[in-house]
Amino acid sequence: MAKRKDGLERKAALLEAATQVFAEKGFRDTTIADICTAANSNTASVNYYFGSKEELYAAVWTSAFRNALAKYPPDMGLPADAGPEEALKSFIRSMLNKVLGAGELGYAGQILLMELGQPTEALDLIKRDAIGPIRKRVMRIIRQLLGSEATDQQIAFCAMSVVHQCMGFAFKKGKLPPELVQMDKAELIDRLIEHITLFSLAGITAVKTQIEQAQSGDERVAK
Amino acid sequence: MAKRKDGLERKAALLEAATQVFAEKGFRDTTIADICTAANSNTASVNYYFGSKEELYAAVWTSAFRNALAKYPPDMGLPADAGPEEALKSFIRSMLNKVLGAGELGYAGQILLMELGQPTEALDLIKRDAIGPIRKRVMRIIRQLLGSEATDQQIAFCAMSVVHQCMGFAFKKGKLPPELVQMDKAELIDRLIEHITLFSLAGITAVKTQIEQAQSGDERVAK
Amino acid sequence: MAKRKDGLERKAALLEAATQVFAEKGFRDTTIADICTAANSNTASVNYYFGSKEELYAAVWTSAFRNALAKYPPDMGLPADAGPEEALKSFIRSMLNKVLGAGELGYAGQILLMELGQPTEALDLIKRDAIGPIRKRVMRIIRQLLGSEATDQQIAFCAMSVVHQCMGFAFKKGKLPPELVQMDKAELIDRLIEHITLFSLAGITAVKTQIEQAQSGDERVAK
Amino acid sequence: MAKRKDGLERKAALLEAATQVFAEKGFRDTTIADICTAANSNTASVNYYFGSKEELYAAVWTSAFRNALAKYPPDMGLPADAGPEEALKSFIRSMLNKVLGAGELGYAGQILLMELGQPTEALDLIKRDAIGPIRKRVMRIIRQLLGSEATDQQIAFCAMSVVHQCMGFAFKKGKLPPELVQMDKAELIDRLIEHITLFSLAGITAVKTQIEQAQSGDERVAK
DNA sequence: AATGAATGAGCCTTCATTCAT
DNA sequence: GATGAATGAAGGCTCATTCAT
Repeated sequence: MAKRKDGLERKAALLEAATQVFAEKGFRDTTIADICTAANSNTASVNYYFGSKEELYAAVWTSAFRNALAKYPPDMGLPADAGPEEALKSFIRSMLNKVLGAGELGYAGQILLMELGQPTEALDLIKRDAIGPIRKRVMRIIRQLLGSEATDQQIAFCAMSVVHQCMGFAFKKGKLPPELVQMDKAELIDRLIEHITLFSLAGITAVKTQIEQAQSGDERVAK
Repeated sequence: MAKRKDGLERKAALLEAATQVFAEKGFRDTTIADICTAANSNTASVNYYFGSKEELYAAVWTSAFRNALAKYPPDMGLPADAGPEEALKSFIRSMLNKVLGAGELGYAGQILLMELGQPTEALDLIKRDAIGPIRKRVMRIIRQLLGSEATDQQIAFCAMSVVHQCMGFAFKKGKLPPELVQMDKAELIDRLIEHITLFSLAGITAVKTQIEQAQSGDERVAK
Repeated sequence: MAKRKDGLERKAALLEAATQVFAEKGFRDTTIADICTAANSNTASVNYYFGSKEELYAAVWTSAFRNALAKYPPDMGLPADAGPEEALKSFIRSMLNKVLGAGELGYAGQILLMELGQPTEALDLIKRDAIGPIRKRVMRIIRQLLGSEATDQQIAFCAMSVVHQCMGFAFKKGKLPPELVQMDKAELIDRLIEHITLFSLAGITAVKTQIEQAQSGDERVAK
Repeated sequence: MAKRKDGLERKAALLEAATQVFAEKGFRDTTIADICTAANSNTASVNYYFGSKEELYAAVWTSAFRNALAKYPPDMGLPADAGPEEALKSFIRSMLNKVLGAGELGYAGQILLMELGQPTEALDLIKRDAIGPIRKRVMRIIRQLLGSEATDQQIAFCAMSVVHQCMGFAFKKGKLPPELVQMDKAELIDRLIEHITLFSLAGITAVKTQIEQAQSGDERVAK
């Protein structure tokens, strides 16, 4: 369409098209021709702008993740003095929006999921950088909730319980179970936030109780 | 029972080799040559015995899932008169073993995960058939735990919380977080069963409490 | 044409076609399609039989050189008790035939010449192996002719004079100067053998004389 | 004489860069991007200034040869009354310098050699024009040395012996045989001039003697 | 029945060239 | 006049599949 702009427009169009196509078909099943057709460009343009199919993929991933993070930060709308319960809810809100969120950002979830199944060597670094801070945040929140007596393993288990509940929704839209398909997506996300927060806080509390019981048991034994 | 290398034995060898290679590299990155080499067979054998690469993939998936189901049925070691709490624990044990379990059956988890990311059209039917009964079972268990007042959506949400906690572990070994990598896998599974059961029962109870409160609130309003 | 033989026939046909086309157009300007068309084969066959274009090139080179060496060994028709003059003539005959010789073997010369201009990395070893023995032989013959007082450098210079006289003829047929184009090739080769032998023996003798004079001068000085 | 970077200067820079790169990598392996990068120019400049890659190549060849001819003319430093022996030595000096000479002019030899291996149709004319005078000169010198009884073919053979001895050295530096690599290039050229002159004069004399003997034999037969 | 030989379709990439500015 | 942007054409290579035996 637009021609001779300054090269950035074409590049952006390719990136957007690639994000969609990669999310739909995955890395291997996507051909450069697919992307270029979708972007109304020619088959040489991907290599011209990005160097190679792999580098385009890396660019897509980086961009998708950064966009998602910018739009749905883990402390989304969280007051500074909020307690860990509120922080957890914010975290869950952020994750669910990343995974199920509207528009192009929703692709991040799909791409992430695909990467889990068929990791692309070149992206390990990117993922580590992107996932690291998120992981740290949830660990810290849960540590606050569990108390100082919790072991790293117990924290890790709880973190997984929370994260997996959210990540598991990184499905294609059409694949939701029959009870949920007919819901509006925004409403679905809101309800899921409430559910997962309730469910998880209860779970974490149960783990905390177990820790305390074990400890008081130990103390009694120690006497 | 004849022990000569007849057609069926070849076919089985191909199926086994394909299961491994597909689980390692995914559908696209696996070549027929890879599989045939691993099975000490010739390049034409896949098409000869299975018709095509895709049909072989379907066969692998079916077989892997059926094997996993046979080895780790959802009511694994469950007494007939057990309560829903016991049933839930059995269900969790079954899922975790499918996903993280030892030997060839562990492949089911990897393949399943890959399928989530890049669903193969032809396999939708197989998965629906395989997943249907499992889904029904967990729904029934949770309905028992939540009580008759729970809506389908509430049950579905809780089911997801449980299932996703298990499915999320369908990672490659090397990708586990640092807190867990050094654990023996059998021990890891055992601990996870305990954790997820504890966590989920607490969560489900919280949901049940909420339902009851809402209901008593309604009643009060009705007065 | 011939199909389903045993794979070797096709391979040989490709090798022959490749020898011609590479000799005509050089490595870079030759496309796999060119070769396959010339061999009545399909574009995938080169990779099927040889692995890559480069490996085919290496095979062509090896084969061409081995054939030339087998057909025109450096001691072609040389009696055991022949003197170094006869040996030199045999050597020259062998080189000229390799470079200008009839049939497919003549390609060796062209390919060699092209390699001189645009060396292909992968072939260095092959060339070293092939050229080494030839070089040793001519050095030995010339050492005999020059006498024991000759330095390595003097021998190397004379060897170059002989070899370059022969190698220089590695032209395309149509490129011979007007005085020689109309000659029958076999006769041309015969005459060139006589000429280069006469010319070179005289040159070598002159170098020898120079060495002797220098030496006697040295002796006189020493007195 | 204006010093601003106008069109001609750009063009000259491209020509110089192209001469180097073509000499290093040959026509096919050189990309227009290579040349433009080396000349600090843009990718369109080659086509803009020279029309096409091929035309640039022709320009490079013409320029390189003309430069070499200007710097090392065949009668380099030759007194007007010099005999044919001196003339031959000058000719050899000129050729060796063209082929092995220092600086950019040495490229002529490499390019020439590459052209021998992979002649470019479009350049045939240029080469014929450039080579014609040189060829005439060496033929005339040798005719003087051989005497009036020599046939054109005998002269052509001797000319080839001389020219090929020089042209054969058109190798890359790193490819010289072990006896010569350690020498300083200027010294190597000087020694080669002496060697080839000595060697060739002796060879030519031998041919002359043969002619005279054959003639006296003929005369005797005629009696 | 079973297999090695052979192939056609398609993919990623390169690059000389053209175009709009 | 001069240049960065953009592209069409083609090349090497892979691989699932077919074919002759």
